[in-house]
Amino acid sequence: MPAINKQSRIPYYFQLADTLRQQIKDAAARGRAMSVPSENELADKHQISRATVRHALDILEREGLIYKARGKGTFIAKARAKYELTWLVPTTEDILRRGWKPGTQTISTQRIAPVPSIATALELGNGDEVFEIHRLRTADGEPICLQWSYLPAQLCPDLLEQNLTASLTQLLEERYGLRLWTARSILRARLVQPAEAKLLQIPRNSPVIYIEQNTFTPEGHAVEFLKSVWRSDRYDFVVNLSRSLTA
Amino acid sequence: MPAINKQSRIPYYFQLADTLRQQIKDAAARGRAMSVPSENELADKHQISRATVRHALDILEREGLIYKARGKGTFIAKARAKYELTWLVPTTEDILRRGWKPGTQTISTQRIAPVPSIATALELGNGDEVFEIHRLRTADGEPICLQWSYLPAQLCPDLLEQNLTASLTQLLEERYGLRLWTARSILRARLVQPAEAKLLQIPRNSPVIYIEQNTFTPEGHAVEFLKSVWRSDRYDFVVNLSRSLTA
DNA sequence: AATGTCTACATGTGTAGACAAGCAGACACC
DNA sequence: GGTGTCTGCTTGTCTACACATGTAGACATT
Repeated sequence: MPAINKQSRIPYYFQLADTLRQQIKDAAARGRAMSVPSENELADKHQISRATVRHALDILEREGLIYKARGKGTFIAKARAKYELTWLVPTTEDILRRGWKPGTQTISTQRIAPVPSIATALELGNGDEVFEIHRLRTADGEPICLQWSYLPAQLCPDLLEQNLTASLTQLLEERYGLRLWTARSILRARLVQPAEAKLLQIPRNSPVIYIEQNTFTPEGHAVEFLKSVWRSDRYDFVVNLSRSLTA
Repeated sequence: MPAINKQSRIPYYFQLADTLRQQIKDAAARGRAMSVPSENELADKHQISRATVRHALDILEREGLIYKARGKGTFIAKARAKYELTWLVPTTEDILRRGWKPGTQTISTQRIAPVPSIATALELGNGDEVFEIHRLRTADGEPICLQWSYLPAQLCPDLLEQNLTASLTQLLEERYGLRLWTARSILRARLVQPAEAKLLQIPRNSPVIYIEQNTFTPEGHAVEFLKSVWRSDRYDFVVNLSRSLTA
């Protein structure tokens, strides 16, 4: 069974990466040890060039699934949380991955002139307005976090007429062509405020995680400014880190 | 002035990436707009093949410095905190990058039998012992965080006889050949404990960030388990996120 | 027993060239 | 004016090959 379909318009390197990814996943599920064939073996086996094989392996290495050792070969990294990477993950999807049922309750929406700090964060000029969307996110019915999203009104007209209880990320991409590509988050601990405590259904003076996040398109334009307050008794933040590849 | 030194044993693609990185940084500092020449131009100019140019540009793209548009060209991403990436950064280095003077105060060290959770995290068997290193880290003389490091005694004999006020990461790499390659952190907010508050010089009941971090070698072996408690009034956590490349 | 050398094989780096596919501007045509 | 089409640029994918460099084992030498 040739894993590479040469008729497909999907690039060979992508097909190969996908095939190997699946094999690694399956092997891990069965508890079997599986090694990665050498680059030449893979090239011979699938009748593609070694450069193409290396392209596929590059991708898997970046994902942390494999590692290479010069002179020795390519090996499967020990099974970790490899499939939960440090990528930009929409809240809805993140809750789903943790095996919970996501829910959303819209608390308020309005079109306003932004305060200076938010105008700066969104690179807006005088007179530009923003939508503020204040929502409560739940997992299995239990409150998880409060979010305040700020989006330039110009970029997404009619946003407030849309269904805001579904994934905002998906809505922005599909209706407005806004691809959320990179983000920069600042994170700190603080005490919950009384009004927040009530909505989150936690005691007063509970510690919470407070996050401010700027999100950008591939071209580097600011799309969203997001403030959020997270319960810390129910929700841990997991970060996977790696050494710089260029160091 | 040819940017590529063909006599050097440093790979061309690495030299080119470094040159471009510097040019982008300089241009940003001067507030100038600078575009990236086409791949063929770069290949001609430096007398190297297009494949090598692409290798260099790949690296810069992964770092978020540039982005490519098929049919149009390669462009510089808007200036962000591009140089503070989401990599695994040792505490000492992180404090330096923020422009502070790092300091370390060793509170206690001991060789102990680990509690089960730590033994599991470090993949230890019965009878294996660990070093516990409890330190207070400071920036510009002010307490920043408390750390408890746990390391398998087998991997780094004589560790407690070394100078522990310098960078532990550097010590592990240079003396014991242990390369800290990937890490998985779990992060939550909690209230500071009285003893911790005293050491950190913050009020009782202050919220703090609590982190547990597992660190691994490239082969996926556990090297270090680190618990830490961070002041949240002085230290923000910054995370840069990006979309998966394969999505 | 320790050391050096050779060999086979692995990944790392680099070349030259080919064709595909997306974009934008010029241009002719209706 | 509006619409296609052509052309020349860009990046994307892929091949076939060459040589460098690191690893490990077999083997001979000391």
